[in-house]
Amino acid sequence: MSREFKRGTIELVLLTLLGERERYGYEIVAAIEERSGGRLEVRDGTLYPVLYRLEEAGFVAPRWENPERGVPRKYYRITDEGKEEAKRLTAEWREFAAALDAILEREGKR
Amino acid sequence: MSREFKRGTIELVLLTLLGERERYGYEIVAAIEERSGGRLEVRDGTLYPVLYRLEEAGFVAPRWENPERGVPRKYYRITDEGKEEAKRLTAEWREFAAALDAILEREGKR
DNA sequence: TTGTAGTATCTTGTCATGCAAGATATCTTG
DNA sequence: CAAGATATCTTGCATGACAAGATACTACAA
Repeated sequence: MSREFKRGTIELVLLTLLGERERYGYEIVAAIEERSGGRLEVRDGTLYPVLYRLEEAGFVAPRWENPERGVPRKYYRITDEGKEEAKRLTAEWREFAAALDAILEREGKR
Repeated sequence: MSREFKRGTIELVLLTLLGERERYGYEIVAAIEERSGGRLEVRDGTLYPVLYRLEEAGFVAPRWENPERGVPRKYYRITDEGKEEAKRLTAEWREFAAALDAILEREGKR
């Protein structure tokens, strides 16, 4: 899978997944792979910086959880601004995909 | 339109357009904008380097045309390898879009 | 009790690529 | 002749995904 296609879509994916419920980083990596049927992979080294960007932009908010047993987890929840952004990005993505399809279209019709 | 979405798709667009018929750079810029309904824009400063990459990879081949009147144009035609690559990239794109849709899906159902 | 594997977060450096900005040259039109 | 359109090309920059590795704790087996 060409890695370049992913550009800019990871934020959209994260906001979508966090829009459903609170999640922590390691969990998100697995969720992406599972939900995409293994077609989409995001490394954790990629994920965390994206989460920091989203946090800095005010789209998500973190919360540490220190369980009695197990490694501490940093849970992220989406903010209201994050929900707005998710909507905006989703619309933008769909428009882009439609625009690209309009170009590939004739190829598909052959 | 988030510029990042375009990443990696320009080669696919070029190979698709050149797969239809021979075209020159300046013409391609206009074709992309027209075919996408103005939703997709590619600058010529972006286009030419992509064409060189495709040429170097053997996916397209250039031909200069010096008309009696008018600025010289460099026409590109697609090669057999280019057609293969176009098919490959198209399939990859569709798979990627499907994978992303699988993640956005629930959002869309709401 | 040691070592190995799993869970979980984080950082650094690198690479690819789209873009802005500008250069160049020719043709057309007023 | 000037201005704008046509057409190609180059340089430098910013962004972001990734590889690779560091850290640290837990769990389990030998």
